[in-house]
Amino acid sequence: MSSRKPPPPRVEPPNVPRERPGPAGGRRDANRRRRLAELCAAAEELFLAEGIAAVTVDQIVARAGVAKGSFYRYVRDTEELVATMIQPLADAMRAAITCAHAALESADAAATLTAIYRDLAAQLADAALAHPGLTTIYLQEARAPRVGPRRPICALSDEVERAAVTLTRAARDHGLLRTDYDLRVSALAAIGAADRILFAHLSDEFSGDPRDTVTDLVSVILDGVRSR
Amino acid sequence: MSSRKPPPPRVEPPNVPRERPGPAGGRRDANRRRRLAELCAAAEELFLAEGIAAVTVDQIVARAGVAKGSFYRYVRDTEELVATMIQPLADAMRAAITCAHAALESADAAATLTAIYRDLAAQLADAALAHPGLTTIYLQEARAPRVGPRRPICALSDEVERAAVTLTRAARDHGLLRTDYDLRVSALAAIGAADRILFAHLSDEFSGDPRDTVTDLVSVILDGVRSR
DNA sequence: GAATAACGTGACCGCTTAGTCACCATTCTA
DNA sequence: TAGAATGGTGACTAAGCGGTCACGTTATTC
Repeated sequence: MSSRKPPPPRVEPPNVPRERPGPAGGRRDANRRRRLAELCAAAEELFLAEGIAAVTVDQIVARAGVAKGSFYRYVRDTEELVATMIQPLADAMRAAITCAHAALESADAAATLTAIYRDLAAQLADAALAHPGLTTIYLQEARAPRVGPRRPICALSDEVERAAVTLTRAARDHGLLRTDYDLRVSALAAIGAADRILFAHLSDEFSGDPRDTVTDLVSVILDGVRSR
Repeated sequence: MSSRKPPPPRVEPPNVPRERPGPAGGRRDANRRRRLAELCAAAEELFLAEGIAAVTVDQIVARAGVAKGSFYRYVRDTEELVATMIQPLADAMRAAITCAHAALESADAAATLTAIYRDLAAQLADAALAHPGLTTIYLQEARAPRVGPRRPICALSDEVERAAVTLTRAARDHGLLRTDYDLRVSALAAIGAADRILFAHLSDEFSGDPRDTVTDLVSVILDGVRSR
């Protein structure tokens, strides 16, 4: 992990009181967000070091410096904490994918498709760089069995992969991708390759700008796919 | 998971008594191997369903139908059980890589390199098909933090990736791979892509022969890499 | 064939874990 | 400004966990 430590993510509290939540920006609202951010930051450090399934609530609250009862005031359990903490990354990924779909709607040349894919890869790399810890956890756990506290990450991964397949199919339907190669294989293979390379950058196996690495990689794979 | 359920793997007991192990093929030897195979089979089922870190010794021995004290007679802890159970897959992967290196030594044409890589991919796919449960667990956990019971899987993944980079570098040194593309990026991206596709086959997201899918994928990536 | 190491066992031990709770403090609503 | 909802707490509860143990059985060694 690079030495740059980003600020705790701005997460949306999943459980806000119904009757007297206090005004937006009020003391209660601010305290609630701060506490939740502290819990998320503590959980992130521990999940990176040990893996989600091995981290206990006691470890999280000790690292965050809050009482155990507070943990359960803000989240139902560890799974809900995971769902909460990955929201910023999930939002950024969804934004990148939405952007790519929009660009595809108005694309009209095969060369433009390459640019769209490269831009998508760059935006996903930017999302990763904005949330290096979360992305590392995401990449570590995305293929886990879909049970327990890792489930929100697996669900996000499933969603991203479905979107990638949908995007690739739309490209073919627009006549921008002419290949006999299986669309799902190419979409999932590209994700698998990009994920591994991103993971290498985030764990300092590689140096340099990951944006460059993953956009070049996407071109390489697209060229290979087109040659079929 | 396909309905075909392979027999329990033949694993080598990690802890054999020193003084009176009994003769090879004797009652004790046979019982020891059978018990260990039962523990491995039970663990595999549970690891697939819940993930390694969430499975307890009590669950494993209950599923295997052996007493808890027996568990500790045959393995030190869950980590050693994981190391033991993945040996057949590890051996098969090492054999495939060794084969590819040997083939590379006597290769003399760029087209032969494609054949070597395809053959390697096919052999790794065969290894996966011979051990579908183990491979699925491997693919689920290979990027986990390198602590705790998942460590043997992470170590195997690191070894396989180093070997892939070494193989790619040897190909370039033999003049069989001419590209300006970063060798490590191409090696790890190919593994990342192949792993995702293999995972799709093993979890029945894809039908058809995974050998065909991954060998074609390797060609696609190699073609893309060479075009740089 | 007697002796010895290895095996099989499941209760047990000490500790850990998720989640709750009752009480006091704080914030905000009417 | 009084009252009510919300927050903060850490001891507590009930259950679970890793790992051990002492004893009887079995297999093998000399």
